[in-house]
Amino acid sequence: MPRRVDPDVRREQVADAVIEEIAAHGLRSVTLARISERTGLAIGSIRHYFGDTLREVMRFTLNVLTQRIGRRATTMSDDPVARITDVIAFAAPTSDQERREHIALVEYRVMARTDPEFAADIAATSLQGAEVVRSLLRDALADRAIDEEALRREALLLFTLVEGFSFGSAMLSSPLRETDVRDVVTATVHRLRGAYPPVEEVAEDALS
Amino acid sequence: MPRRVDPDVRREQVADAVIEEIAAHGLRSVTLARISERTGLAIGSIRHYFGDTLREVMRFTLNVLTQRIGRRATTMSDDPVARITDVIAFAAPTSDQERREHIALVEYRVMARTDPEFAADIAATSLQGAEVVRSLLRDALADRAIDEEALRREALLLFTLVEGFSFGSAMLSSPLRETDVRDVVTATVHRLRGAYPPVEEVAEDALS
DNA sequence: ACTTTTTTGGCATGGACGTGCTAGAAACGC
DNA sequence: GCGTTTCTAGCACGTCCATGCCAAAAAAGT
Repeated sequence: MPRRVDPDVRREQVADAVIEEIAAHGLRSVTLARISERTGLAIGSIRHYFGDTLREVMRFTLNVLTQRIGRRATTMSDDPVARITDVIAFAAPTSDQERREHIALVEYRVMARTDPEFAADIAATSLQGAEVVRSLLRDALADRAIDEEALRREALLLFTLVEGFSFGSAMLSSPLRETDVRDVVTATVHRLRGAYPPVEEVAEDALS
Repeated sequence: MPRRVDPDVRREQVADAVIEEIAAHGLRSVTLARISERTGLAIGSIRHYFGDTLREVMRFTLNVLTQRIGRRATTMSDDPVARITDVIAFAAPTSDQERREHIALVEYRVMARTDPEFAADIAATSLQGAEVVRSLLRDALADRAIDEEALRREALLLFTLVEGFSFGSAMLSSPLRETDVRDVVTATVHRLRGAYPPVEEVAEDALS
């Protein structure tokens, strides 16, 4: 038996095994036996770190996922339009590791629809995401005349793109092209901006 | 025992029970025992109609889903823009029955990601959907000058909206507002059209 | 040196479930 | 009326899995 292990490191190792299993075979296929195979740890050993139950393993793993993905989404450009594009591009990652994590999160979301205990965690994440999008959109339209109702609808558009790229990409066997995603989003946001007059023009119109 | 039953009707009854179970508790919760509870038929009786296996039940149900949803998506307006809006609005239905069916399809899609046998059926459906979107987009842009590459990208935008509304709506406990969905799509398509000059203007530009 | 904590490990049990297979009743066809 | 088909039904068994619980070895603390 080796010297002392950092329990957090061990838990993260187990979470990674769960993520890999989900990405490879779906969330339904996650069992202690399969985690054991992937980690090389015995079932009893795994259980030791998670209050003895598979459910705790699953909860911890969801927590790891949301934190990793949330952390990733905060490293962004200064330009508001570019930041929106970054956020949406994050929803359709291209690196293997990130893809696996995103796929796992989609699978968790589907499960959480019918499991109240996980639903709360997922809902909190969704609210955060929606708030980020809305906030970014406000920044991007700071120089435009737009009422709250229209802002809400435009936020829905962007959020739907996040959802669409997230789900669509997770369901594919290979990643979407990042340039495609960025081009689509950039064009959409520019057209969106173009639909609302700059604030200065509105003032000039009132004068004339 | 009643008189002769129409086997197709019986099978459809079972499929409906599966759909309800999926919508209520997720696809992972579908078992012969639960189908039995929902239909009032004994397990042996259910199996009789499906070659004895649950898997056949699941396959048949997927078939029912794709046919129902595909049939629904063909009753559309004449105006190409309105037709695109209709298709995308179908992805986020508001009636209880349609919602259940769409939710069930989303759950099947997630399962099919890691089950080759179902993947083929789902892939065929996705290809069809993408082709419908592309074709509608061509119609809507028939009077516009657009190259194939841009058309592909715009189709990706629309298809992503379909995916986004489909997944997003399925994950919610109550439906999106149809007017919101339609407003978002209509605005997006109009802006999209506005990004490409009419064919006549292009010809005039060439003359001058 | 002894006690406590940490880590690895796994037995035993019960539950859930799918499936191979069988049986009987009723409808139908000849 | 008899044989065939259809339909309803469920037993028995094997597989898979989570979980309550226990044990031993090694590290760490006193």
